[in-house]
Amino acid sequence: MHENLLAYINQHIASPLTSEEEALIVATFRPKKLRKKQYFLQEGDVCKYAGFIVKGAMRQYSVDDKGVEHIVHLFIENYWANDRESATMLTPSKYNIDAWEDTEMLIVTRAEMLDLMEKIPALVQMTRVMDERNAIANQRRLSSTISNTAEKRYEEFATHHPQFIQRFPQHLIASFLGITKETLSRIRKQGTK
Amino acid sequence: MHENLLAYINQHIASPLTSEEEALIVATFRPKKLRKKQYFLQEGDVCKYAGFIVKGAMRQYSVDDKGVEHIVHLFIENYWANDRESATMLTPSKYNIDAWEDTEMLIVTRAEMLDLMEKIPALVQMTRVMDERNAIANQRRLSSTISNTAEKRYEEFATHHPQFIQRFPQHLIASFLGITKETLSRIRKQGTK
DNA sequence: AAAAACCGTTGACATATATCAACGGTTTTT
DNA sequence: AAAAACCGTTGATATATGTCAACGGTTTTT
Repeated sequence: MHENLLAYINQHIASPLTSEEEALIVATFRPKKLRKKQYFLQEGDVCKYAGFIVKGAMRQYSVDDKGVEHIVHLFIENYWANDRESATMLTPSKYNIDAWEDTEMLIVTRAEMLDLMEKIPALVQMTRVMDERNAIANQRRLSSTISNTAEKRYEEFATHHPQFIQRFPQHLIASFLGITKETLSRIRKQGTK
Repeated sequence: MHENLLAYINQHIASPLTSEEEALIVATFRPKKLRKKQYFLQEGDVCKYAGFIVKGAMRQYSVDDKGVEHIVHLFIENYWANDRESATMLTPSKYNIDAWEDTEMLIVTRAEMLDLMEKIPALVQMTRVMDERNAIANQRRLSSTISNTAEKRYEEFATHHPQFIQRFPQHLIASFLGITKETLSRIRKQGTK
């Protein structure tokens, strides 16, 4: 169960974890299983955990006045699910995170993670690498959203993230791209001609 | 000149810098003046410097096939200008960063910054705080772009960032929001009625 | 002082995307 | 096995936003 997490961490740091460090990580991250549709975080709650996805698929979304869901993130294996704003500032989250498939996670509280980072310097490094990648990915997505048409955005997404296309239904992809399912359907139809 | 930077750093860390640390920082960050319209980073170049803005205003933007500029960031005093993707991966940047007003910066190379971070742990902490805030701000912007109409996006921006409204012309704000200047003009007109 | 560039606004019109409703084919729940 | 929920598609229409062109008032450059 924890092997995926350890492998993930080792891939993101310079020199591998010692076995003591690995033991400490295994002892700290707790397994958590979610059934399909089960909430990991619900709007209004403070985000207490960061969760590493070992197996499964999840989504993060807000719900507007009209009850429409807006997908802000999609997660699969080897992704981290949490709401940083809520977790950092201890404010109620504006988002829901739930399981799209039955999912197995490894979770820690923020305090536990900070504690681990003090004891294992490599985790600080890993966090920095992750933040960096995350910042880059967000920048790209933002830039794409501002500059491109829906069609280009879909093409870009489909080429860079084919796993998501296979894993999630079209209406979620559409929402993630900021368009309706009907528009995405028409874009795809047109694209194949 | 460097006081603003030192004050900025001290505001973002737990215990203040020692005078040796301050001296090291002052010795490393070099002043750089840019005249209005002068490039700090030009598309196709690798981003070599991170720059802290002491005085002035800048913008970061891409230019599409049709020659249209898309503003991805606006900067004023106490902001950091750089293209992380290019600086981290050493790839040619897709963006331009230039001075909108005459600007005074303090710049360092990535290597110098990493070196400083090794010698001054507080800077690691500062970077983490900055990354965190940056991630939160990006998340909000992304969420807003996906979920809201242009009108709501403008309202949100205007209430959260009044300094920018005063400092930059409307057509730049419009581009930053991902709409045309004409649309923003009409939104504003309508909003005042 | 004149010329040029810049800026915000407005009108007419074009286009992209959303909305609403309906359908048939799946898959899931009962 | 039947019922319900889910999913993608299509058509008709509405709405938001973009495009193009022009204008007058600034500010900047010559």
